[in-house]
Amino acid sequence: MPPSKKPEVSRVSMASEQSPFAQVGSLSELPQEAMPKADAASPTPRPEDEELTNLNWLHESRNLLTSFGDPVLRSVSPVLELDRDHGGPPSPSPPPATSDPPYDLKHNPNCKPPYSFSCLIFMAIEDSPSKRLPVKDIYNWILHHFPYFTNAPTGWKNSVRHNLSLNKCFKKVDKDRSQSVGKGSLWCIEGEYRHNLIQALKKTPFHPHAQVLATPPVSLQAFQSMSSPPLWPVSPFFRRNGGVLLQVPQGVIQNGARILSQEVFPGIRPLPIIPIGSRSAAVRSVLAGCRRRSESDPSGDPPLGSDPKEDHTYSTGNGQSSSLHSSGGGASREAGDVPGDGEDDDRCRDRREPRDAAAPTPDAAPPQAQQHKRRQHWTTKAKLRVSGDSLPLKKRRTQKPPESDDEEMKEAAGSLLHLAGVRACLNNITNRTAKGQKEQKDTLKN
DNA sequence: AGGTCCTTAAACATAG
DNA sequence: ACTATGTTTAAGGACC
Repeated sequence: MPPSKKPEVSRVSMASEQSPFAQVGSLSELPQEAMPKADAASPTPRPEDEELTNLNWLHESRNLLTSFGDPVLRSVSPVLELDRDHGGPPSPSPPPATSDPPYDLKHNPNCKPPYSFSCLIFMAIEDSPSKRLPVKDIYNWILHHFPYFTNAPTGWKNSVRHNLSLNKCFKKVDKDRSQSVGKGSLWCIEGEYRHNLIQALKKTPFHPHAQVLATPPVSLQAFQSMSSPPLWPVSPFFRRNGGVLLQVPQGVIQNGARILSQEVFPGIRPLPIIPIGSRSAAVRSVLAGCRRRSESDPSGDPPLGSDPKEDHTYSTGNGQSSSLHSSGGGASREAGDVPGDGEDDDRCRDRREPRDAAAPTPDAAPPQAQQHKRRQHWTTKAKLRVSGDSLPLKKRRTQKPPESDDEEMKEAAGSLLHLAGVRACLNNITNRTAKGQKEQKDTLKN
């Protein structure tokens, strides 16, 4: 494809001067161990690992959401559709964007968010009760929580879409028929990569709760006493579903919804606690089931990350980590983690190509002239992919069989995983507390 | 210096 | 026809 002519001027120093996201909170900073590989090649995570993961996630989600629940933020949020619908506070037009740091969400809500788009999208999706959002609602969430974007050039929406499309962490799920009003699909977090996103958030230097993250509360009480994150009852999707995911076995998801709305967040009723081991087993079982299904069921999404080498994200590794990553010899890095780079392409293929198009013909792609090594690589791979299919991309996508209950179940499993994590964490906290009390008693006795 | 990550812009296709 | 959504390519800056 001929390079699109672009006004050189429009791009000059763009990233450095306009981008609110320049390399802050980069997913590339993710430690290698933070990359879960839910494939056959990696051993089943030990309960302790899971525990740690869950703990992190719990704090993380809570903290990150908490940071956006700031009333100051709310009060300056633009008047959104959601607010209008629900009598949300009418908002004054936000002050003009100020030049950045110190990053202070609380006192300068209009400052540039230090989060990457990946993180923003992640937070938006995670903040929704059903853990999936249409693009429009992602926009809304971002606008709602980061007034900066109300005055930002509209390009950010493009970036959001670009991220959704390109980033492995995000998965498109078709709306079921009852919900298929309006365009587009719902976007959710690819379970395997949620961890990465959490880590990325954690790495954000300006994270308002960095201290909290550094010193997580040691007790359930302390944990629960933390300030309250915003729920998002105004989400149209949430409203549609009455706050509960529909189309899935009621007990499972309704319990899940209960956990989300009452357990992680304030005023939450505790759930029955189950041993971590059994939970892990259950989670693994669910995971395995999903994986099995997605591998064996040709109507389902192609398996994601079934090959460790393909199990990469838009942003799961920087130079260092990628070298750690490369266990498979010299070629491993060449399938880099950059957007559009080889592995990302693999991921694109994973996500977008139907199984019948899974055999792109390498020869079909003529080698590109070497301008940029990386771009050349990417372009070549992209051509491989495209050439392997006879259908236009969109057609290939839409040729997918209609979303089945299987897909719903997969999603439910994803929610379950998340919730299981929450539960395990609480379980752990409670156990620790109980254990500590018992030990204290014993000590006193002696 | 080169590689990588991320953002931004733009072109294009498709769906509603 | 128009707009929103989704995909892809390209380029530049920051960072390591």
